[in-house]
Amino acid sequence: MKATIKDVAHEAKVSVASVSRALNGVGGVTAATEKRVREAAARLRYMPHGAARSLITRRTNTIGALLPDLHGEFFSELIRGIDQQARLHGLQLLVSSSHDGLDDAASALRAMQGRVDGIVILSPRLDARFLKANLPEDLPAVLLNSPVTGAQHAVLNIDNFAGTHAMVRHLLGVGHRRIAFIAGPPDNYDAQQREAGFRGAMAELGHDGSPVVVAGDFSERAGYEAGRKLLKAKLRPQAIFAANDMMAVGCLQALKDAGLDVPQDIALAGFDDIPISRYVSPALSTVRVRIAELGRSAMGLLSEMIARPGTAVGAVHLLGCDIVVRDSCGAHAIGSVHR
Amino acid sequence: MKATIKDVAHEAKVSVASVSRALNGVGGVTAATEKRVREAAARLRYMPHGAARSLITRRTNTIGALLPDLHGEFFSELIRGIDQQARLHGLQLLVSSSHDGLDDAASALRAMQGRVDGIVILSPRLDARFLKANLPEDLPAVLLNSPVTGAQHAVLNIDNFAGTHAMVRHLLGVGHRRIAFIAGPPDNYDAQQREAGFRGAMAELGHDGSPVVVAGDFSERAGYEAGRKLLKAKLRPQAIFAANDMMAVGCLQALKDAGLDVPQDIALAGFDDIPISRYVSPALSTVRVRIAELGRSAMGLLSEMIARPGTAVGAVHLLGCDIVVRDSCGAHAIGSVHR
DNA sequence: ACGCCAGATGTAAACGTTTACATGACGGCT
DNA sequence: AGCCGTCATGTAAACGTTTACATCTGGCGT
Repeated sequence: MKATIKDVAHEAKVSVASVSRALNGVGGVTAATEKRVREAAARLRYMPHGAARSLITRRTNTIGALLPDLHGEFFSELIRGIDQQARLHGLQLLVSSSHDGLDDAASALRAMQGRVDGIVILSPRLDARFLKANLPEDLPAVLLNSPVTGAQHAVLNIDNFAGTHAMVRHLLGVGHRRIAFIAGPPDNYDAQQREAGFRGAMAELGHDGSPVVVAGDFSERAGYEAGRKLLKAKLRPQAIFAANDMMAVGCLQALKDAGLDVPQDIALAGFDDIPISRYVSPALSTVRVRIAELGRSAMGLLSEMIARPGTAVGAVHLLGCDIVVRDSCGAHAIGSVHR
Repeated sequence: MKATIKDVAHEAKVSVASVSRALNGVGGVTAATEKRVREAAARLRYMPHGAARSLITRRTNTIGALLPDLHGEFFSELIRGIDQQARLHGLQLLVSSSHDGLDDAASALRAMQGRVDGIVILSPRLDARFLKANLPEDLPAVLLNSPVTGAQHAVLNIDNFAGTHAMVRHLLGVGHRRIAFIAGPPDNYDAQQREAGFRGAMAELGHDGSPVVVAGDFSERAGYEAGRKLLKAKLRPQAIFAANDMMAVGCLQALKDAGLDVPQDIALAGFDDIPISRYVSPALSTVRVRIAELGRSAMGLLSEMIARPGTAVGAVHLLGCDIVVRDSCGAHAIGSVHR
């Protein structure tokens, strides 16, 4: 059996109250007794029972993270950012990932009840109705990349518009005119924004009123297929902008398989800046999303909400992103070398 | 204020005991009252308080994961595997990553006290003494890639010996004789095993009694430096085997920068099979470690220990790994093409 | 008609903490 | 000398559940 505070009290010959005071350093206790208590606790290997403590203090020092079935770098970077910031505030992290359906998410949410002080939700598929039904309204929550908007929760999104605009501007600046776009899954909020951003930028900056857009789903395979499809067009695009890096990588393979040289024959760009982008050849130009930063910011917002409940944070916050120019977009053919 | 079980009891006009029974489906309650209770609970948006529940049931349905400051794919795959299996058992996951020092780890461990039913620890630096001091002995624990061995906890390791042996055998089989090794950080258990495995395999299978081994630290940069160093030797190795993929990638760059062709002039192999390995050119031959599988197995072991406390699981379990042959080791120069 | 049994329901204790409040001791001030 | 304030310490209530046990109800067998 594990030692409880009572055992320590008995061992140190004081009351449980004094043990609590001594161990929590709240004062109101003699240096001598504090020492006695600490020694007794050490001797018994006493560790306070977290659940019991949170029950009475109504603080768990834990925040929850509700994530969809994510693979790879995005997931780990996000967790990393959240966890870093959480650690800074002395908070732990209760993760629930890989939930696909709404039921999954709902039950994960209930299971977190009473175990977390706040929650970070990344779920492009959850709508306002679901949240209203399953999220206790007094639980601080930060929504990531979510279309939901309401004063209820804070929302933190990637600035997809700024990113696509910057990349389109760059591609045009390098001299490409006919730019094609490979879109992401239609039900994904980021994908929607990136496509809209691309169309907007082309309408605004380009001379092409209705640019070519082919469908995709963020997968490498979809990128490959899209690449083949684009090559079959009568008027081959001068540049291809994929809605994420994975598709750009797939597309790159398609272009190579067709015997084309990138960026000589055709330019290519992606979005996300996953690590792989740096290692394909030619290295992929892309829009950098600082994912860990996204996690950190979310966590920062959340701890703010926890510290000062009732503060309105309903605004939608945007996390900027910048473009990183490597070899695949042809900029270096005319300029400096940059690795 | 959040609704408690008392509120539901009042709303449904029954006692708290009946509410508990109705909601937990343990029987001993009329269908009619169960319905009344469920409706009352739904009306009040009642969700049971996790901490209160675990306090009395002595079950948290949560397992902890204590991880070092890990980047990238390894981290996310591991969590993924653990979480998948945990979900299968209806368990949640309390993550504490990015802790560097021993103090960090110790305080993370205390914070988990009373919040988890078991724990998975990946920490090549923690020794038996630390564990004895900071881990409650009746808390089921699974150690990953740990040199610690004891009946106290289960240990699950990657079979680094089998992996290095297989790769050395393969390289020799392709015809390479002078094989050099880039080692990992000396204080890392996996690194130690891989180096020992390499030396053992060379002594056993090769004709070279004392093969060249240069130092490294698992980083891309260290791989680059090691590559340069190896090229300066009077007798250039025919193949280089890096203790992990990241160093292999760095080394590849060094070889390219020196104007060498891989695998024509020199062969290269890594260890881990991180996603990047497939995307560099030439694609990297490597030893595949099924990381998600590692997480799943650990979690499986753990839930076994939780379900049947007292069962001895002190044995060291090994997770096998197989080699994946791509272009960088020169096998394809003499055989079929394989992507 | 009586008692009994099964099953539904309620009462209250227990889990391990924190903390408001009561108690008691001691020292300094007038 | 008496009083009061300060401060260490103890007692007990509270947090929100689950569950052993007591109580009550109704139906059934004799």
